[in-house]
Formats: sequence, structure tokens, C-alpha cells
Amino acid sequence: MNSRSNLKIYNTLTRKTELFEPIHPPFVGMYVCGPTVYSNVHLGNVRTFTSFDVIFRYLQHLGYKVRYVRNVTDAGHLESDADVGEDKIGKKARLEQLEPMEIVQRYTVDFRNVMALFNNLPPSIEPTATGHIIEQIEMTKQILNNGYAYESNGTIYFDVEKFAKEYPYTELSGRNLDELLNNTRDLGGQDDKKGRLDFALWIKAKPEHLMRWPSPWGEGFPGWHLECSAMSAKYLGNQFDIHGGGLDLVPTHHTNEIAQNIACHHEKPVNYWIHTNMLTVNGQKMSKSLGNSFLPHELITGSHPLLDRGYSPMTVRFFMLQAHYRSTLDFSNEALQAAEKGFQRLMNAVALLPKLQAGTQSTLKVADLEDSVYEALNDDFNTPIAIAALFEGVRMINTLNDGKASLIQEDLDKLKALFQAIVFDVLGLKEENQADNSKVDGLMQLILDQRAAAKARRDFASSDQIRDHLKAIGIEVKDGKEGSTYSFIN
RNA sequence: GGUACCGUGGCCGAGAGGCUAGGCAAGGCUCUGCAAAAGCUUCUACAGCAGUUCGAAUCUGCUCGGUACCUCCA
Repeated sequence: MNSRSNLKIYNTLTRKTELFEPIHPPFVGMYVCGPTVYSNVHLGNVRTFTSFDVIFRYLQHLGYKVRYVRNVTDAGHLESDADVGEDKIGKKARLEQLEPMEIVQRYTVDFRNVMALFNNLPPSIEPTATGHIIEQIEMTKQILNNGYAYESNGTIYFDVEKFAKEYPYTELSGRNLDELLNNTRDLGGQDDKKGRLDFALWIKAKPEHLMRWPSPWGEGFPGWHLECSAMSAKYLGNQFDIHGGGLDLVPTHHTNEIAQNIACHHEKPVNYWIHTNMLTVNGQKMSKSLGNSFLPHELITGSHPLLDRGYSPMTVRFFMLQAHYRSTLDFSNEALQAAEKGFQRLMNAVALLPKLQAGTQSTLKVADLEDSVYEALNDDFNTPIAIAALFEGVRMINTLNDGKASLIQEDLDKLKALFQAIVFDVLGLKEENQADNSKVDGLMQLILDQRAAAKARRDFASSDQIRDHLKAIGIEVKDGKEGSTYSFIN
């Protein structure tokens, strides 16, 4: 284990930042609630999965062997919890005259493509709800056997009030149970539940319902919290280290998930609950139902009405990582533009790194920089502070490049290793402007040589023409002491 | 209506009782044929009011403003 690993994590369960101690080091089990694949993922979803991607990457970087499980919800959930309405996948299938599994396939592929676009690593296991119907039926049986559920007209409900008498049902959300029970807000929809907080484990399929499976209680489909309980237990055990998801899942989905696990196994399933905050647009949560969501391609092409132009995936990733995962982050042109510039500056410095030569003494403190980066990351994955520290490093690199400072080989190696590890491995950023093509590089060298020759004979009209022309096609020439270099701009 | 959270300089966004956040933008300087890039540098903020304290952006109370959850949502 890396000696730097005194990692602290904010735990929603305790509302405190706690030292991270895995159950079976060096192994770490992490479960994150994935998407329901009935439509395209939007940037808010991307933010959450990007946050967990960095968490996954950093845990691995610290030397942990992480099993990262992220489900794909492909069994339709009802549009409301009140037992009325259609399931979302079924509805979409009917509207588009497709088989539900065609809908599932389309949006699963879209989801994976988007994840790859933003350089999110694939999880270790990506289980689907429909692939675990048997496990969910078994779990329902067990909960029934244990007395925490009841059948009502072919639907199995979880008995929240009974459970809450024995276990702290609202522990995660911090809600007051009595207030929840007595909340006068009318949810509408008559159903067969005994208690207003009860939720379905298994739902009887109506004749028109497309996605259905046989069960001991007739044909039906699983309730919308059950898959996560069943699959996390299957792949990570009855008790595991980390469970994550968006903040909006806390009061209902995760609360019910915990209840199901305890009712089934009599064990608290998760030690550390991590929740990511929302991406907002003009201060308002980005969500499908509010209709203010940005799709990844709208962002990249700039086709969204609220955008002046497009932004690259890495610009967006960098933008997201400049805010802490537990804060809301507001999406705007100005913020994206600032992130783009900053990201470029960071990557320009990274590109200089291989060219730096060691000196006979060190005039910069690389070890201090390294410490501050790890201190930030160990403090609940504080990427904005880590990035701030990285910009100290950018200054170092530029100063070294200008020959105004020097580092001995050991320190230089440390600086290079730090940037490699943090920028690429942990933050998951990547160079996207550099063509990295030796032919292009050769061509550019030829052009820059011609320009240098023109400059040498003081033919500035020609040299400026070359520079302006390159700029017009998106290549920026940078004149340095050691000659000219180039980089691609957007 | 209930329950939480938030309000930081031109913008984004960290921090969390005394100690520089950082990025972008803007101004100045260095370098340069000119520019760009790069470097140096300037800009000192914490919604308002009251309180606790030697000391508060950071703690407490109130006020105002905003958001989230309570209903599918990452």
C-alpha cells in the first residue's frame, strides 16, 4: 500500500469525513448506481460517473485492488412509485415500435460510447437488471421469509413500518420518520400498499406490460430498488466498502436499498456512502424531466441553444474536476471557456516536460508540490485543490523551460512522474489536440524551418503570412528562445 | 407545507476561527522585427444585521435571496 494512503472520505451515513479503512485490504469493493437505459445520458449523469471514475482511478493509484461494479438498469421502472403508469423502457418501446430490448441496447451502447468519450474507465463488472432476475426473486423470497414484506394481489411490498421499528430506516437520509409517515402531501394513485412508505420488491405485470418474468407470485417484474441490492450483494458480498451515486438517490433509492439488504441479510451492507452533487444550468438542477439537460453531442458541437460554441470532452472533464464532487457545479459558456484555457495551459506545460534537462542543483521544491497534490486528493478526493497545486507545477515547468530555474535529475524525474500519474492516471485527462502523427510533425518542421529562414532574411511578410495562415487553420506557432514550436488550438 | 443545503472578488470555483487557493478575464512589465506563447506583477472578496471571541468569510441567532429532496431522475 502506498504510504501516502491516509485517504479520508466524506460518508453520507455519518455526515463526517472519515479515514478510509477497507474491510479486506488491499481489496476494495465499490458499487455505483448506473443509468436507466431508456434515453441518452446527459452531462449531469456524465458528471457523476466522471467523479466516480476519478475515485476509482485514485484508489487504484494508491495500490488498492478495486472491484468497481456499476449496474445498467434495463428492466423498466415505473414512472412513479405509486404503482401507476408505464415503465419507461416499455413506454419508449411502444412509442418507437421497438422491442424493449432494442431500446435497452441502443442506449446502453450510447452510454458506453459517452463514457469512453470522456475517458471514463469501464467498471470491473457492469451487471444488468434483466440478467439478475433470479437473484432478485430469491432476494424477495428471503425478505418475505424474514417477515419484512407482504404480498398483495401478486405484488410484493416491503413493510417499511415494521422494518423501521427494528432498524434505523432513515439513517442515511437523516429524515424524521414520523414526519415522513405523516406527510400530508397527497401522492395520488390508489394501490394495495399497507403503509404509505412501503415500496414494491416485485410488481405484478399488467396484461399490456412488455417486460415480464415468471415468479412464484405470477408474471411480473422487479421493483426499482431491488436490482442494486441483489447485484451488489452478489458481486461484492453482503458487506462491502463503498456505495455511490447521485445525491438525489439518497432519500429513496439508497434508503430502500439499505433496508432491503438488512431485511435480507441482517447486516449493514455498506461502510462508506459517497454521493455526488448535481450539475446545474442557471442555478437549476440539470435533469431530464426539467428539460434543461445537455446531451454530450450538443456540447461538443455547440448545437445547444445555450452555448456559443462547442467544447471538447477533455475541456468538460477538466471543468468538472475543477469543482469538488460534493458541490453543485453550474454550467455556462464563460465557465467552459475559462476551463478550456486553463486546460490548454496545463497540457502545454505537460508537453514541455519531456524536453526539460536536469541541472546541477534544484532551485524548486518538487517534494512540496507532490505533498500538496496528495494531501488534496486524500482529503475526500479534492480535485480542485489538486489541480490548483498542479498549476504551481505548471509554473515550475515553464520556469524550467525558460532556463530560470533548475532541478537535479532525481527531482526532475519526480516532477515528470507526478504529472504523468496525476494528470493522466488519476484525473484521467488526455491530450486531444496533439495529432501525434510523425508525418504531420515532419510537415510542420518543414514549414517552421521555412518560416525561420524567412525571418532570418528579415522577410517578415512571408514569416507572418505563414504564421497567420497556420493560425487560421487552427495551428498556433510559438516562438521561443530555442526556435519555434506549434500546438493545435480549437 | 416539511426537511436539508447554499449565498466568496468582473466570471467560475476552493477553503473553513488568525496564515497565498487556483483557473479565466482585466491592467502593467520582461522577452520579441511585430504578435502569440511564456515569465514576473497588480486587482484582497466572502449576502445583510446582530452576537460569541483577543481575533470570524469560517461559530451562534435572525433577515433576505437561491437550490435540492419529500414524486422518475446521477
